[in-house]
Amino acid sequence: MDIRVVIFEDNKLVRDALQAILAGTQGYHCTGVFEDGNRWELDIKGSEPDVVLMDIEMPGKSGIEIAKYISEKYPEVKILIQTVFNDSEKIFQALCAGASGYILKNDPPHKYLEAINEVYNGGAPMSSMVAKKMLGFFSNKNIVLVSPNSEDYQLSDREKELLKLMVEGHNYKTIATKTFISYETVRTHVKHIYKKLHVACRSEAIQKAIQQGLQ
Amino acid sequence: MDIRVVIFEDNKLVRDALQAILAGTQGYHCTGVFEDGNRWELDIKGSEPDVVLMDIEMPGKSGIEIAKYISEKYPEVKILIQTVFNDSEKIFQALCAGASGYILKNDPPHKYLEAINEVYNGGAPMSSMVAKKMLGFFSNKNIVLVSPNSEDYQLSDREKELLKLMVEGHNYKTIATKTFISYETVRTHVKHIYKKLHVACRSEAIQKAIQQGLQ
DNA sequence: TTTTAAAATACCCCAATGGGGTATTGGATT
DNA sequence: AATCCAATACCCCATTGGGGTATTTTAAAA
Repeated sequence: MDIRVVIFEDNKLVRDALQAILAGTQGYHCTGVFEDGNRWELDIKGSEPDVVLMDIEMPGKSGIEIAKYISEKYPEVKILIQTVFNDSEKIFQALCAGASGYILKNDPPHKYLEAINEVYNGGAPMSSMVAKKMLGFFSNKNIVLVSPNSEDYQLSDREKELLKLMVEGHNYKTIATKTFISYETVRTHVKHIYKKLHVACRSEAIQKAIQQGLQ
Repeated sequence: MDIRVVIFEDNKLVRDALQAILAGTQGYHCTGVFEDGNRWELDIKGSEPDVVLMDIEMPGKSGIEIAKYISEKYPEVKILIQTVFNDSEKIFQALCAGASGYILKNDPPHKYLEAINEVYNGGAPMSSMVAKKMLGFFSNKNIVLVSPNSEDYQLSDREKELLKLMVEGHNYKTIATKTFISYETVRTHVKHIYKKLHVACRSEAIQKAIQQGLQ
């Protein structure tokens, strides 16, 4: 059975080259080629890939985002991210995108095929340069990870609105002015927000809001 | 020129085996074998390694700690961490320890030699299993916070003491009682702490203190 | 050695914040 | 009809944070 491969790649030359390689190799079957991820859900549904070859530098939605969406909605689909990895910051984001493997853009075709085969069989191919960059990014850094428990704090719309204003740095008085309610009402809402978020002060609430993406 | 290799490994059998392999292979020279990291600084100074082969499961100080110390004090020394990686939590710590590569304990000898050679030449060997575990640790975690900086906030001893009491949950009054100084003096110190830490409230200061390990 | 800088101590004022209440009103659910 | 909840609003008071000023001691620099 052939490995069904889908390509997301904005550069037409690279796209065509990859498609040609897959077409010319036994065991691989390219079921879709897309130049951006704007219709990713339709694209995935229509092409039913085993492996997605994802470029992370694309116009519009970045490949990292698309990879995240795909791995959340279709966890059985393996994602192989290809990148130039010159930006050290992107490494970290890419790591969190839920990809199964990473490959360098200037790796030779046979490396691509190997990597596709490896992720398909449950492996985690990672070219040596990627591993090196990754280690460099983490070395001696004392990083603190915050994984979002994705709790539902059941904030009302009004509470979310006020929390957003707090995140933006406004104090009670200006929030009151902006929302056309009294200072005391703002305080009442904030108290409720704190209780629901299980926090005891402004900055904790703000951090939780940002981490959970409650903005 | 031979690659100077130093071994940290608590298991005598493994230790001797590794030493024997290195002794029997051209291009490698084992300049030190140690069963724990208690005298790591002396050990490193005396053996002048190019590459350190570090076991992370050791009695006393863990290999992760030792790796951190070595990579901070002797950044030119490459560190190759060997592990069984059954504990998913350790992956992250190991990542931050500043190692140049990771190898599995049940990898065959020739893999060890390859990996040593690779780190010596600036590479980042990482066995496929390690890469897989690593990716699994990060995948779909939506990790947000990366606060390294390890800045030196230049807190005085007294300020560190008061910050610790704040971390422990005491308020100004009890801190004043505990330290035999006045309430107002506690407040003065706290103000200074906030300025030095670049924070605006208690909980931010506490978080920063914990993250930076200022306790 | 004098000067300067800092750390540690202490107090002032006042605004902002947090926690505890109570209360009314208007929808939504039961 | 009764009940619950969100949104509104006010009360009191303790705690916290930011802005000062000031003295003493100790350490470093000129």
